[in-house]
Amino acid sequence: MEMQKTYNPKDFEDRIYADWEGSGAFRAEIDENKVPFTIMMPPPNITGQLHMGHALDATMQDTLIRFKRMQGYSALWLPGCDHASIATEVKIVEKMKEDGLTKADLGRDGFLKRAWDWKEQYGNRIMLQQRKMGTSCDWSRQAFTMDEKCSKAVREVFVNLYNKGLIYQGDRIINWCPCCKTALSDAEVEYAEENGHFWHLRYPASDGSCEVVVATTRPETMLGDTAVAVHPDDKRYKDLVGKTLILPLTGREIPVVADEYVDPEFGTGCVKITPAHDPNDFEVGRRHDLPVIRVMNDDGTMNELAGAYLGMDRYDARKKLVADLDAQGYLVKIEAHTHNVGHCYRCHSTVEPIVSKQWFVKMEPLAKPAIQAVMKNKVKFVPERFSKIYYNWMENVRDWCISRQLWWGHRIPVWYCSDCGQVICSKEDPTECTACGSKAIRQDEDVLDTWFSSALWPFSTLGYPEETPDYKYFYPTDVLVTGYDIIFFWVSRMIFSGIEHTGKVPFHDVLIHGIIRDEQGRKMSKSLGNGIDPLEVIEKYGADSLRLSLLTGVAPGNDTRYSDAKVESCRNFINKLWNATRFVLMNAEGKKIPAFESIKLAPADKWIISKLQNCIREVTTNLNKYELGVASEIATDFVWDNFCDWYIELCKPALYGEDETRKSEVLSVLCFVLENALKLLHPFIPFVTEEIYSYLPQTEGSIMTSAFPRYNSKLAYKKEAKAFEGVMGIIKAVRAMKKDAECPPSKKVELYIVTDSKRLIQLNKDCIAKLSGASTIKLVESGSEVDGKTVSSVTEIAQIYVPLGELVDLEKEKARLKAEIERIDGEIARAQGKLNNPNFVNKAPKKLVEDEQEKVKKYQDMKEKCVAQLSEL
RNA sequence: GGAAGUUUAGCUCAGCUGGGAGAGCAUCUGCCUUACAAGCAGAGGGUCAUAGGUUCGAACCCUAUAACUUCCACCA
Repeated sequence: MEMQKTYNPKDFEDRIYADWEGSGAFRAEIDENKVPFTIMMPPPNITGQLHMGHALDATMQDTLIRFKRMQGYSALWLPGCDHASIATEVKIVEKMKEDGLTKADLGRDGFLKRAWDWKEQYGNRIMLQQRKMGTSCDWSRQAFTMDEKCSKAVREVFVNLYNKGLIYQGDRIINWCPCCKTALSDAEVEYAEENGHFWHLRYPASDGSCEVVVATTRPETMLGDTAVAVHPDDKRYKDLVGKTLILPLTGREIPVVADEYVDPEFGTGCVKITPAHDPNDFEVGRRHDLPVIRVMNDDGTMNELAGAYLGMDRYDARKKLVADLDAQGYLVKIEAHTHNVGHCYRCHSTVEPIVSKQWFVKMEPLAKPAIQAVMKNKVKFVPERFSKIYYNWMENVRDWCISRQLWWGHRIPVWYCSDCGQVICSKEDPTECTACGSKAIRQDEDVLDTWFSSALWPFSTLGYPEETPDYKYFYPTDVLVTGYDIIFFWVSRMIFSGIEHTGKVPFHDVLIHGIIRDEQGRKMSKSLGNGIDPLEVIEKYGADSLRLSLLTGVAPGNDTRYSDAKVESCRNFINKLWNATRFVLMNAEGKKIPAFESIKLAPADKWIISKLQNCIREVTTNLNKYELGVASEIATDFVWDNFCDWYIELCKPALYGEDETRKSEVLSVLCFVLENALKLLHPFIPFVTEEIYSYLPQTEGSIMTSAFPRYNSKLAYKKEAKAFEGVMGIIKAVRAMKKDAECPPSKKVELYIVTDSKRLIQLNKDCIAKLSGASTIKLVESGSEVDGKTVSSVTEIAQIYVPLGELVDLEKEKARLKAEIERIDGEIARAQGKLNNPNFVNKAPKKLVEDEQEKVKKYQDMKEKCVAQLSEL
């Protein structure tokens, strides 16, 4: 089959993916003769479509899993989606609004039906997008956080935690989103600086003896004040403690209490205490046994305890209330004040800290072993610095609010008996009260935080709590690949959940990557409209180019910028690879190619094979270290620089020559190196390497299931490669000389070479001539044997003279030689300087000292030759 | 208020456990050399943020400083 002149990914990417999938090669088999290697795909939310972050995530994981699969591991990459409780529900409600519908109109069942339809539609879309990226995941094991398997694990875990007393229900201050009308966990609140106000209010003493001034950023909450607190050591207010104040507008009497929480330096040193609407006040209230008066409804309007403000929105109430306070003389002043305000991470409304009855996970007993696991290296963060961020969070974590007042999600497996009040927490749906046998039981209305189920992902997807073959073979998983933005939400919760429920850490390594920014370094976001759709990039450049561009030159954990230029240069590389293959195939056509193992190798062959071995070793070690960017760079550099720009050119004299044996040997090496290079590149650019692989005469089957190249020390040829670089040095020198003399590259010149490496030059005469544009090469004993005006140059292994007649400019020649001598002098001075330092000679490694000594010798030799050449002029 | 990161060529970034500063893009010069102009050859360009320190030797380790970015935190 004829290859097209240029690389055109559209011709084959879809076909190849279909072939892979059809072949069943993505499926991981339980094979006791193999070592398992497992990656759990961070399940994308079913809310939307793939963005660049997913593309990066997928590329990194796919690269690793393909590498391991080729190395002979039983490689499982398990895909799936997350139901994304609140995020999805918000989207569905928005969509319903367009149709003029509300949740209440549909009822719980009707709403859930819509949600499942949504899941079907968007879940499928995501899977199509992942296929476009080339993801080699095991679709047969695909999971969904709300499927039967995962739901069963959720039940199991909830009930176990409940029975251990690690899940409890209670009235606590939680973050309430009045828009989504649900509680949120601490992690789900995003704080942003806002310009607000400080309202200073006057609260008179009941006995009329005095008054205090308190300040607040949320004046409407004063309706729920149940005390004013001062610091116990604050002399100013010593007499006030124990007295009561009249709460303005309400006339309610509230006590003055003394509490350490108050900072006497801040403001007036008096704090209004609103236990129902502030976490600190709640704690103060508990210490002093204060009543909790909640004045706000779930939707952010004021309730009946707000008196005259009943039914008003919180901000309208605020305005009216401030006006009223002012009118009655209670408002002292208003100060400008910037402060941190919490917002819902899904709908961005301002959250209200509010007292509410919710379910919580007790974190302290879970956090401790999770911290230990990282400290003892059972889980390693890559890069390591992220473990600090993890510790910082884990050590200060508060109890986790897991109930959500939503419908889309895992319903809390708790039932209440209407007759006896019994609370039943059960893995199976109960039909009657376990205490009184009454049939009048009803399930808790709430669902669980979406991260409650995600936290179980590494094992729920494998069948936990059943000891399934999958679970036994593939768990614990090996590496988790994800962005630093969800370390708290997800990574830490998986770690403590894994330890608690399976007794094992869920993965050994956590490979953290950064986010993809736009060309100007801004975060990609919907509001800025600067997001880039991976599918559009794939459409334009192909999936391989996108993949390579996302990996190359990126260090783990660092953010990276997307740019078309980068993708384009990766596309260019692939085109280069494509054409190199075309070159090899054109020359190989119709020829018998001997097995690589059976042929005699020329110096250039040994050089490229040596470079290949080096490349194999470097790519492998860097992939094992998760240095994907370094690994891809090494592989692409090898192909472009060593293989294409040098070796292929070096092969041309033989390929265009008469010696059929040599011709077939060269082809054998070309095919061998190309095949290995393709395999090294396959994890990064799977499509094109698969396509090209199929064209190679000596290959069969899929490259995906072929063996990853292994370093072979017998093929390292270190000495030979080093020697051959002397030949390359001559070629480079001649090219530079011609350029310098403004001799057109196409003009053939005569080379006269003085060298000790006569045999090496003889062996590579044709190559030198071809690559440097020479007609003849003559070995001479000295430059004086060369007639006419010449340009000359000194390399590490030779002195070169090129008679260029009229093109030779003597003055320029002299200047060039002088400059060269100056450069060499610099080198000698540098090396000699080191060697003159006794501390260096005594303390530095021997090898290093020897190297420097050798360099001095080499440069002195070169200098002598330059000086001689200069005097010849 | 705590913590982390970044600072290297005009731009975007690599530089792994300290041992002669790299790539891509851009720029300049010359080439359509029959695999590739999505290319080839040659070249220029850096006080590795600043100031100290450790070391025979520092882009790399330590201490300060500056600028930018991000995360966390209960200041009413």
